[in-house]
Amino acid sequence: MSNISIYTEKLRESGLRPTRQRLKICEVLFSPEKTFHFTINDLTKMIEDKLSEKISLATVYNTIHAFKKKGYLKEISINSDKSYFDTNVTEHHHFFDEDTNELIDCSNDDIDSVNIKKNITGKKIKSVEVLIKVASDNQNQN
Amino acid sequence: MSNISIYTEKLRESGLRPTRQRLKICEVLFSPEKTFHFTINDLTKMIEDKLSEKISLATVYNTIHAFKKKGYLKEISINSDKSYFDTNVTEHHHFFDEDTNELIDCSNDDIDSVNIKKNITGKKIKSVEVLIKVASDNQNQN
DNA sequence: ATTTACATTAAAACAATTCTAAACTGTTGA
DNA sequence: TCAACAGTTTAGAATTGTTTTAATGTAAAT
Repeated sequence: MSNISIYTEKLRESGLRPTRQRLKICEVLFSPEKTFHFTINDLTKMIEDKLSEKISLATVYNTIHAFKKKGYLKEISINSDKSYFDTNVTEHHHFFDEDTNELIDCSNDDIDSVNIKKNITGKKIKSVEVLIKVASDNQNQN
Repeated sequence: MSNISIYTEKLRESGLRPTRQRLKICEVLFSPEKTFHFTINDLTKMIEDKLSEKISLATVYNTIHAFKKKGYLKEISINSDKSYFDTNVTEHHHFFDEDTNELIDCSNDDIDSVNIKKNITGKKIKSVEVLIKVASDNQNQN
């Protein structure tokens, strides 16, 4: 399955050199049928497991930040010790399961579009994110 | 202005011993007319500046977590290197100014209530947070 | 007063992320 | 084709926010 030339082109268009490492990351991130959520750690493991190739953590961080900047990834607003990213860059929202620390997509059918009536002078809305935290019923009885 | 007895009572009711440190923290957090957002660092500075009293970071962390657990504070979901807290525990949302890293309350008049049609089996919705990221118009031209 | 359980503390430990400086590699253009 | 340059990768160190630890202190119960 050679999406490699596609990724090469995409990277070049973006002003990023198509290095071996970046192509591997593209493959892991953008080949799957379904979009998914990941942390830097997840991604590093995926690369090293599935592609049996070592990659420096710093490279993963650099690349992910570059991809985010280019709009190929979204970072999800959740306060956690780690950052969560999403390969689904369309406007959509999330459930966060506090029991399992799992993110679940909230399709646009599941939520009415958010209507904001206020705007802040001189500022433009960059994104609107809804995070719905859920937990099992008999939880948090502190 | 002695809210001290009030805080003492509130703490005791919550099963928390009204220590000198906790009373100071209550004073800084709950005396102001207006609610506000803060990080642990902000809070520590406020205590040491305004009350000229040293306090251990660990105590601040412990107390803030205890207060959050009791529902006296909310933690705001934002992906940042630090955690942001809010003394306003009513249901409301936020603007986040990416230029200044500042949180701004979004009053309920400014946003329609979010209507979620999906629910996750066996899970209960604990919170719904909307984060509207804004930045100055001529920004992010990568 | 004494005891006990809970709190505070400074410092160490920890985990995610960023930085550094040296080695490496695409790309450009002679 | 190849030299040279700019961008990239790397391991490891540094940094930062947060948590843990173990000793000391203190509120409350007896």
